[in-house]
Amino acid sequence: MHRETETIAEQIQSRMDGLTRAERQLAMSILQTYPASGLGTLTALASGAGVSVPTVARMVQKLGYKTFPEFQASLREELKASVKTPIAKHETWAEAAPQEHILNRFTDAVIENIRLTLGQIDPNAFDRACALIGDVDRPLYIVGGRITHTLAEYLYLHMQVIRPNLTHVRSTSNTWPHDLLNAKEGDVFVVFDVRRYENNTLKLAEIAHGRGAKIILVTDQWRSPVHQLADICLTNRIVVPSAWDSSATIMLLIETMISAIQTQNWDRTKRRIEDLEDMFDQTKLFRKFT
Amino acid sequence: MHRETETIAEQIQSRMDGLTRAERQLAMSILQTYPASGLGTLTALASGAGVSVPTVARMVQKLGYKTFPEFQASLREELKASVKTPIAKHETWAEAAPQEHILNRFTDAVIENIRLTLGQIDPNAFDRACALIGDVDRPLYIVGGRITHTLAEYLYLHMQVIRPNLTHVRSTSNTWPHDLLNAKEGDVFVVFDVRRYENNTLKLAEIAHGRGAKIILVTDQWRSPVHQLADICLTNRIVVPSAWDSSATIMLLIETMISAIQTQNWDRTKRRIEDLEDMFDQTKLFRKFT
DNA sequence: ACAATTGTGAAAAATTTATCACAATGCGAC
DNA sequence: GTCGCATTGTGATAAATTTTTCACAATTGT
Repeated sequence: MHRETETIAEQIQSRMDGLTRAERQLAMSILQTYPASGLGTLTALASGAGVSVPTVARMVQKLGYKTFPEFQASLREELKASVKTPIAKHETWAEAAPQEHILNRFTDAVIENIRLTLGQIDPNAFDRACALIGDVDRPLYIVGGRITHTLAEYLYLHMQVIRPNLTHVRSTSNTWPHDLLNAKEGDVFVVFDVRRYENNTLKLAEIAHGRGAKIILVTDQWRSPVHQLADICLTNRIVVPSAWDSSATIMLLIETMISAIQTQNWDRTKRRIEDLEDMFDQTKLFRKFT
Repeated sequence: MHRETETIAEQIQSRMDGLTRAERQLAMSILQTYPASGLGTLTALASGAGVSVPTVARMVQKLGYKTFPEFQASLREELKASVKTPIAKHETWAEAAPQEHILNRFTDAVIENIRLTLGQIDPNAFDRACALIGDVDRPLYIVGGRITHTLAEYLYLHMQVIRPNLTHVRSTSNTWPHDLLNAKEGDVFVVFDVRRYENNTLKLAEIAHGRGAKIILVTDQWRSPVHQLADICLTNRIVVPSAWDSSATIMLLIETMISAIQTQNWDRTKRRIEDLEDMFDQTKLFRKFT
């Protein structure tokens, strides 16, 4: 029994950065339906991942296994170790609608995205990101692109209540260089960039990086080129039955971060919320309870 | 040979009585560490169960599989399906983090919100809403408030690709009356209003309603006062362990609508996407490939 | 244009599977 | 006890499949 604590999935994930394109493709495929996909034949795994047979063979050896069957044996050991209970049936989400209704199909996809995203996120990276974003001594810049600026703004609006000294930058606006005038070493940039990755966002990140700022990147599974500059990279699954990608998982991640940061700095946050309420009362922006 | 409902384990158990000594021994061994033990080699399974190779081969055929690999393939399919059942199996979402970590607690809450929201949504109302929003003959107004304008804009940006003749209105801007100058009977308003409900949004909805426009309201479980004016009301669960409410469910709903509408009008949408791609190419806004 | 990566097609090696005839075993009936 | 019968194991072997490894071509990124 070689590996006491680390599962093969974790082992693959931790090596993900050092992998090349085809290897990463293969890794993704293995993790996608783990561990079932790894328990078929080598050939099936290769074609399922869309890579060649030698690529699989090479990868398996890179992972430290002498042969593919040996690799499979490890997978089976892991599977054996996990105490398995009978499988509950899949439930329909909108029970009033048939399984094939888009409401159910789309929700299925999003839940699956959430599962995969959370499954591969590093809690330490997440915690570090929250600590950086919640650090009032570091000016905060939140950057989004053509679509993602809506997500960026969502984060911005909430962070605005939690802490001072932050800026919402739209990389699609040609005025963003002005926003970076004061950016300096140690500042924190939260950058949203999902496909199709935007040139402006990359350039902005390069400048920020050049000035020594910390970059936290929120991207998709194919990872924006910004990730090479990023200190922390949070990747999301975004594939759904639609012509566009889904931001629901990213929204979940953003809100979880807000929740975590607000808890870190609860005293200050609470005071600021109270002040805000007072001002709202005076402006009569909201209705009094109904 | 596909069994829709019965797992192989159940199938074996139901046959247990009619089995002979060696077969029962084998069956027990398979069920003992199911399904891992069945995914090794035939020989290993035989010796692990303490029976001979031909016994295993005979048994597999008795179960209705032509070959042993075929039997294994079925086991793998089952395994694959069990991993895809997220609710049942996953006690924790981010397995690398403890159950009490905010990543897991928050995700639990959001999944529960999704379940409740989808459970009470009326698919017909949803379909009618999609039909109205996708109807190009009806000018479309998308309205959001202080926070929700980010969601409104997200919907707006995607609808913009699908159809012409739409407007994004921010009820917090004091210029919104200008946007309503042309609003007339039969126009469609999608109004986002979650607590705390905003006076401006209500006033805006009242004016739109007074002019005979259709109002589709996206709100929370306590329902914005706008619901009295709304033709269709889509309510979401939004409670999470945070000082703020969650928009993740609303995001899911929006994206599902986009997907449904895009499918309704696929021909036109496809053309518009292609045109858009051309223009992007010319402006070099996005990176080529990867 | 170069270097690194990846794919192709093939063939050899290794393993696994399927099946055979026959021997051994167990078990109930007489 | 032993006969008859069904079940199971043995050991061997052929067939089928899978794995491993080539050399070289194609592709990709720099």
